[in-house]
Amino acid sequence: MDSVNLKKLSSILGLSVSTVSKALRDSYEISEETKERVKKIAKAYNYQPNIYASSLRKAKSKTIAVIVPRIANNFFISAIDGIQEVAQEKKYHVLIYLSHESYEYEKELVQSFASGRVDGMLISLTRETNDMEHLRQLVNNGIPVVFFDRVSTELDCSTVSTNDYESAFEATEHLIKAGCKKIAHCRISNKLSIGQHRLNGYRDALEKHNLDFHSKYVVKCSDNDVEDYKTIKTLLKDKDRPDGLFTAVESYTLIAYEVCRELGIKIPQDLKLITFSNLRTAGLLDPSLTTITQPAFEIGEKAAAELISAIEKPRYFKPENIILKSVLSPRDSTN
Amino acid sequence: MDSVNLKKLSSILGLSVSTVSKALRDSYEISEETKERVKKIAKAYNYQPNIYASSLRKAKSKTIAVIVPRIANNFFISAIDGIQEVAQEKKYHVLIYLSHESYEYEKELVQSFASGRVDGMLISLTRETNDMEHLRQLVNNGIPVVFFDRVSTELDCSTVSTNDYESAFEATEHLIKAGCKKIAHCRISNKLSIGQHRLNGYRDALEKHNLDFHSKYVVKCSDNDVEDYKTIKTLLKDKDRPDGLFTAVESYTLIAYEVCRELGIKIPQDLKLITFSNLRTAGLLDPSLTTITQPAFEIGEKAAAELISAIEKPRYFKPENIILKSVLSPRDSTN
DNA sequence: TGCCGCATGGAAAACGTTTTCGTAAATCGT
DNA sequence: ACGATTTACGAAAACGTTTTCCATGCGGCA
Repeated sequence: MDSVNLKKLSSILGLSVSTVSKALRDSYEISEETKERVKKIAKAYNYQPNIYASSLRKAKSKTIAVIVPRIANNFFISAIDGIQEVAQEKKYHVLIYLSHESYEYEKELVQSFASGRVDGMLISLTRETNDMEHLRQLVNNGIPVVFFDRVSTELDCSTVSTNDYESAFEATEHLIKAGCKKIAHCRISNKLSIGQHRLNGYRDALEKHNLDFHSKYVVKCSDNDVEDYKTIKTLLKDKDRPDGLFTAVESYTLIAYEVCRELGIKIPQDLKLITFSNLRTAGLLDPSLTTITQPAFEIGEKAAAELISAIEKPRYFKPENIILKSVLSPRDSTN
Repeated sequence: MDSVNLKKLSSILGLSVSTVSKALRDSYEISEETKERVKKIAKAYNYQPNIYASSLRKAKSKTIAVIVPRIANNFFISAIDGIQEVAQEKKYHVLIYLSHESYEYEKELVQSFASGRVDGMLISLTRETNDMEHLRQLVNNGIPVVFFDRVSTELDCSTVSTNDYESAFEATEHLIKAGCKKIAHCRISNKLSIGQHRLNGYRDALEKHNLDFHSKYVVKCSDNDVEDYKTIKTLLKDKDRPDGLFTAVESYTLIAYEVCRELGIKIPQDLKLITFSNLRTAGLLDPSLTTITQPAFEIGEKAAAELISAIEKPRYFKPENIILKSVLSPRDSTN
C-alpha cells in the first residue's frame, strides 16, 4: 500500500532526495555518519527502490531475456538452470519466453526488446528461423545477444554449443562398431545448426567405414509427438528395417522405444539405439539407453557469463564461439 | 542505437507527444485519421514503447514473478509450462526465480518485489518456510500472490494444488492390495503442506487396513541426492526390510531404483514401489513405474489464471482453494 | 586578509511515458 | 443567432529515480 520512496525517506530524515539517493549508493559526496543514518532508516522502513524509475533513469535494468523453443525438454531445462545460477550470482533477473518453434513469435519477442526492456538476450533459435534480421536489429540497438545450442554464426555474437559434428560421428561409429550395417538417423530441421552438424557427422562416419548412405534411412522428424510417432513407425516397419538408429534428440528415441514395444522389435538385438539426450533416467530404462550427453548446465552457465560480460564490459568484450564437449555413455541399448 | 521515442515521433508527425501517445493507445479523444497516420509512422519507425517509463507512470508492469524451489524437476517444469501458456496469452511477462529451498533467499526475493517490480507473484514454498510474514507484507502492499503445490492457507490468497491426502491414501492402499505388509514412506519436509498431507494419507490408509504404523518405516528425505541415497540405502538394508515403498516425490524413487540394483533387491518381487511423479519415461523404466501423476500443467495454468484475475479484477476477485486431482497409473513396479 | 580547495549537501533537470486539464474550433439545439 | 455541448488536440504535471551542477562553510596557505 504505502511503500516508502525516496521523498518520504528524505522528509523523515530531514535531508534532500538527492542526498538520500547518494547515501544509499555510497557516494563519496556523503559523510559516513549521514550514510549510516540514512541506511538505518531505509532499512527500518524497508525501503525498496522502484526499479522502473531507476531503470528508466539509468537505462539499465539488470534483466536478461532467455528465449527457448520449449521448456519441457531436459536439455533446455538444465541450460536454464545453469543460466539462473550465474544470473542469480551476478544479481540479474531472468525473463523466460517460449517461442514454441514459431519464427513469427520469436521475431515479435525480439523486436519488443529493442526498447530496452532487457540488457541482453540469450537465445536458442526455432527450427524455422533462417533470417537473422530481427536479431541484427537488436544487436545494432546496443543490446548484446548470445546464442546457445541452436546457434547462428551469421552475427558477430558469442555462441555456446557442443561439438555436434564430432559427437554425431562418434555416435554413428559406436553403432558401426557394435555391428550395425543399416544405420538410420532421425534428424531435426536442417535450418538448425545442430541439425546440419549432426547429420554431417552421421554421414561422414558412414563414409569412413564404407557404409552406403541411404536417404530412406534419414527421416526428418518434427516437434510433434504424434507425427513423429508415425514417421518412426514407418521407418521401423520397413521390410528392410535398419538395425541401428541414431536420433538427433531425446524425444525421438523415447518414441522409438514405444514403437519397438508395439512392433515387438527387441532392443538391442534387433535394433541398437543411441541418441543425444539429457535424460536423468537413461540408465534405468528397459533396456538402459546409450546416450550422448551434452553439458547442458555448463552451456547455460557459459552462455550467461558471456552475455553478462558483453553487457558489463562492452569495450573489451570479444565474441567467441565456445564449444563444450559432449560425452558418450555406452549402455545396453547398443550392446 | 537510436531507438525512436514519442518525442521523435511527435516531431516527425508535427503533433504533440500527448496526441501521439493517445493515438497509439486508441484514445477516443483522437480522430480516426490521426490515429491511422500515427500508427503508420510508428510502425515504419519500428517504435517500441519504453516499458520502464510506462510502467513507472502506470504503476503496472504486465510482469509476474514465479518462485520455485528448483527447476530441474518434472513437476515444476510442467507447471511453469502451464504458467507460460496463460501468461503468454494474456500478454504477461514471466520472471523466474529459484529459491533453492532457502527460506532466507525466498524472503529476500519476495521483499524485493514490494516496490512494484511485478504485478503479482506465483510461489511454491521452500521446505524451510514456516513464517509467512514476508508474503503477508507483499499482499498488504497490494501485490496479489497465488500459491501452487506447496501452499499455505495462512494468508487470504488463492491456492492451487492436488488432492495430496486422497492420492497418498490411494497409493498406500494400492500397495496394500498388491499384498504389501510392511510399507515404508519416504516423506518430504513436514513444514510443507504436501509433506503433511501425504504422510497423513499414508498413515490413515495403514490404519484403515489394520496395519501398524512403524516410525522406522517413515524416513525423512532431503533435497540432496547423496544424503537421500544413504537414507534410502539404510532403509532397504534393514533386516526387517519393507516390502512396499511409497515416496512423496519422484527423485526418491529414482534413487530407490538405483539402491535396489546395487543391493540386488528385485522390484516388484521383493519391493513394490509407487511414487508421486511426472516422469515422462515412467512406462519405459525397468520395471515400469507405478505413479501418481499430478496435473502439473493444469496446476500451472490454473494458478496463473487466478493470479491474473486477482491482478486485473481486484474488486471482484475472491480467493479460492483449488484442488486438481492426480491420477494413479498402475505399472509393473507394483505388480 | 584574501584566496583556493575540499567536504558535504541541495536544487533541479532528466529519463519516456501517461494522464489531467485546458482550449479552440466545430456542431448542435432551440 | 446564441449559448451549450462535442470534438480534437496540446501543455504540463506526474511517476521515482539518478546525476549534474551549484552553494555553503571550513581549513590551509601565502
